[in-house]
Amino acid sequence: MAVVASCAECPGAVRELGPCLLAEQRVRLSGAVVAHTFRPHESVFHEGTPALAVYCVATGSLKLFRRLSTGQETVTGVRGAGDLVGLRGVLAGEPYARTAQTLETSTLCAIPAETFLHIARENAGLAMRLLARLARESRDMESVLVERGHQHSLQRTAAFLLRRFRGGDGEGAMVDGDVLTMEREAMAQLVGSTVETLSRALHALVRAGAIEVDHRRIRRVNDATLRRLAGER
Amino acid sequence: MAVVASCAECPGAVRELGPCLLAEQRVRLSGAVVAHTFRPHESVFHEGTPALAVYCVATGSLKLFRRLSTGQETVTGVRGAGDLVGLRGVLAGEPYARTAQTLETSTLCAIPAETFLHIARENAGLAMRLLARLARESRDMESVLVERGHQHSLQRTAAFLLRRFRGGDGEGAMVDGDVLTMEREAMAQLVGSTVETLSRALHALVRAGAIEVDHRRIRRVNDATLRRLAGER
DNA sequence: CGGCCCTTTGATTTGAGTCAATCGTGGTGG
DNA sequence: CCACCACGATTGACTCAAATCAAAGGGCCG
Repeated sequence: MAVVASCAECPGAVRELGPCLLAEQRVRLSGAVVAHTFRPHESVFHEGTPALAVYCVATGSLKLFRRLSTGQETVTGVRGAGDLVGLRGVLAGEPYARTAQTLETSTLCAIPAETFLHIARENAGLAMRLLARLARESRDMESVLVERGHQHSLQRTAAFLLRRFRGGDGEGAMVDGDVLTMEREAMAQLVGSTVETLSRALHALVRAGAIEVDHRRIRRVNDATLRRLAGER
Repeated sequence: MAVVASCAECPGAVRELGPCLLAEQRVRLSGAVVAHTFRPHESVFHEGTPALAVYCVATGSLKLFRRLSTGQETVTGVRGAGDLVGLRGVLAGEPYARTAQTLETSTLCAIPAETFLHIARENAGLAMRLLARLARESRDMESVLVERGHQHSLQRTAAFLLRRFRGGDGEGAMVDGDVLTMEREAMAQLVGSTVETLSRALHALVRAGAIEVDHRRIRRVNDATLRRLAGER
């Protein structure tokens, strides 16, 4: 993991903010940003605490979740290198609604809320870009949560695997060619299920010939079958 | 229902766009906007169709939902007078993700996507305001959908009633003092359940002494009990 | 080699959806 | 004005997916 010298070199800043920033803003941003490396399963911020900063993911990945009164966690999003985290809280001017926790060792840059809002206000291009991004994130999250409510665990598991195998980029891939390696616990949370149910779903997918499972390594065998079981046609 | 002569008098435009608009923009908006009155249960737009306009609700209310492959509808939001509808689709530059359907007779003004985006781009204050609104809507929707996944129908029903009785404003209230009048079908959709299950939940709430039910009129009797059963403490 | 943790498998429970039948109301037409 | 009809609401019986509870396998590390 390389140390990020300035925002000019950070893949995250480049992807989201970079193309829109004026030279002067770029300098200001670099000056205000604080980089920090988190170990796996460390929290970046907790739901309910004031949204003081937007975080820009330089390397690694995190999950965003809510902890319910019953104690269980509901994952509502995953972010990887180049993504912004904590955006909603800062823009809404309200406390974070979710907790952000690293899935692996990750480096993030904290952009103070003040700085972030200032730059966005001065820069129409950036503001429009953020609007588009927020709109897209919102719709994606909605899709996932609606699916959870109405599709069976087998379908959801298949759909999850497809998403992972396809989108090799961001979102903390953990995909190597046709093999996905992942703890059952983490995977169950992302699918929105339990470890036991997930295990049975994977078994069913193996029986159907869609994948092969060897401990925590899952190999993609037959995409067409996977798609069919995921409900795509 | 009064005919809306111009955006200057429209409660919707005033609430969301008004405070930010320059005089020149206000004129331009009034010129581009098309008002139309929809009857109950009419669709304003369908999921999957290109997002050509943002709609501003002048009077009435609508529900936003997705239709699943199985044919059932999942309501993910409700909008009332003063709200904007179709914002996400236009901002994301993608087709609408949901279908918008009136719950009652409603008047909406269609703002062409072009016009809307132009005005937002020229007006930093408006853009920031939209960012805040989108962030808040996104978080609210997330709350509802997460609740649906992890709370029992009784809790959800109680929480729904509380929300309705409290927020007497927007969202197509249908609340008169302590009495809420609503068809079971519509209510079940908003709670994210079925008519039968909802009926049983209401019955349970009656037994608990939280409410009284007389046909489709529901009277609030004991808020504390309602809150307790909703999971608030 | 032994212990521990992750995973799998099995048995049981349960919440809610579905199907089906009844009830009550409100509206309509005779 | 009353009887009847139709539709929404309620209640009951049944089914089912998935959570939960419980126990047994299998690697991996000390």
